[in-house]
Amino acid sequence: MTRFEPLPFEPGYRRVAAAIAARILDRSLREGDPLPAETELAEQFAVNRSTVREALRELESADLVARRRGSKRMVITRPASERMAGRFGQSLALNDVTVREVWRTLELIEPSLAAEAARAADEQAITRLQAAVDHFGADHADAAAAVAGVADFFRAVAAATGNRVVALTQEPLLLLLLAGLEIMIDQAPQARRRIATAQQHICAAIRTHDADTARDWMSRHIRDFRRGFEVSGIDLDSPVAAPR
Amino acid sequence: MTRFEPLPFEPGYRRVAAAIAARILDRSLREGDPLPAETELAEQFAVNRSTVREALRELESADLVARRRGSKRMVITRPASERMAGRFGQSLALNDVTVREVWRTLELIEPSLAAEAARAADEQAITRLQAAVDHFGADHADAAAAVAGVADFFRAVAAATGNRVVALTQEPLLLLLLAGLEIMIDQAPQARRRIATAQQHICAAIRTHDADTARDWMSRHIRDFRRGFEVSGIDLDSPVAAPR
DNA sequence: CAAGTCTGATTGTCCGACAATCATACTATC
DNA sequence: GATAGTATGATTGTCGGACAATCAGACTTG
Repeated sequence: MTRFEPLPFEPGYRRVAAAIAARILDRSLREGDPLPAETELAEQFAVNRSTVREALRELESADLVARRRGSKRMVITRPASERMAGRFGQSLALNDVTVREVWRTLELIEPSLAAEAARAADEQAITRLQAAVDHFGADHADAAAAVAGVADFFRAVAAATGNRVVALTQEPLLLLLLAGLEIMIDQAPQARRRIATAQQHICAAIRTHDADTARDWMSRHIRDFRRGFEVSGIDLDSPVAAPR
Repeated sequence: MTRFEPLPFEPGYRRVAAAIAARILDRSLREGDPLPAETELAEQFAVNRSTVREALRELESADLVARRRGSKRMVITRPASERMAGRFGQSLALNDVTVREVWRTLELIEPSLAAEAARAADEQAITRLQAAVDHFGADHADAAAAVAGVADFFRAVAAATGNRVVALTQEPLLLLLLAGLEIMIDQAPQARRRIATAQQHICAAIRTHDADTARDWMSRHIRDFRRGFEVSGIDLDSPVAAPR
């Protein structure tokens, strides 16, 4: 028996959005370029302004266009990867990804990442990294501040690779880890000290461009997080909390 | 001098969208739940239907609501992480990330990932992996088909880890790599054969749960991609093409 | 029970409207 | 000449109403 595909029907607002998005993605519309006014877009596409507006909301949500603060004109923007990383993390959480999966993924990639940082770190990156370590060393009463400190450290390590893709790939995982960490860090009393120790070793290894040591200590560091989770009674197979 | 923050002003369509999104993120609206009709939402929020529609387009674009095919009613959905991964990759590309950065990141994480696959792969995963390898082995005249085959292979490896986070973390990188690969694979005539060989070795190592060999061959495999890029005259420091 | 018919609800799109705000040019003031 | 005030037109956010196309469900008929 012959099977037929369902007839594709795209409503106008989506076709308009797709048409504009295509022009942005192929870069014939570039960042900062102002978008024509809604009435003019409506004329050009030969649709009603309402339809154009719905399309614009779609693009706005995809972060392909935005309005300068306190301005009316929309301009083309390149979607901030940090924001997309956040959304990506959020979607992972909503799909009931478990703490174990996140943790295990970090265990797989972070050591390589630390090793790369040791190879590539320049003076400035090391300074930033050291600052993050020092800042964490000063003890934080506040769990939220401590968690932010952990995030800072990981971001500084990733930044030391000089590779934006590395840093951004890590970002969603970090967001998911941190949500659980905020619970854990107060339950496991030695957590702060153990984290600080690991950070110092990793930082020292990166400073001396000792990739292997950086890898080892990062490996240990991540493994330690699992212990922390277990000690504080978090079920590794429970879904992670959605960030923010 | 005292500084003032700009007065926050949120248009109605955004506040409506945020209100609905919040109910989805805290899971008081759950997947599959039907959304009230537009007119009813307009009544409840005490705004015009046009305003509601703009809010819906925003949610639709964030993949928090969707329409069942051939149906009118909107239902709550959990954002498909695959789609978010695509958006994430897109945003990386629009931020002028270079081929080198993507490639280097893959070089850092894929070997660990292959090793994990070798540890965790079950019978079913191996079957799927073998199928991907066999399918690629049958030569593809079409560059697009060959590229799809490469993607299939990497996805099968990631799936073999049994860890969704691993698979999804890899996804944006894969999309960015593939865009360049489609150019490369026709320029470098031995590319197909070299890829096939590497796939076979990796697959065999995973099948025998030989993590070290899997890691090594994957490492070689990724390094080979760089050679392919160089041979085919792609500048590693040029920005990657935006996927799709 | 399957196929046809009817009816109301809902969506996609359009039109027209208006207040609030923004961009800009022009004018007055010191 | 720089600054503050004023006038003008363009643009956005929101509203109300409208209508054809389609969907969901009830009802009828064979």
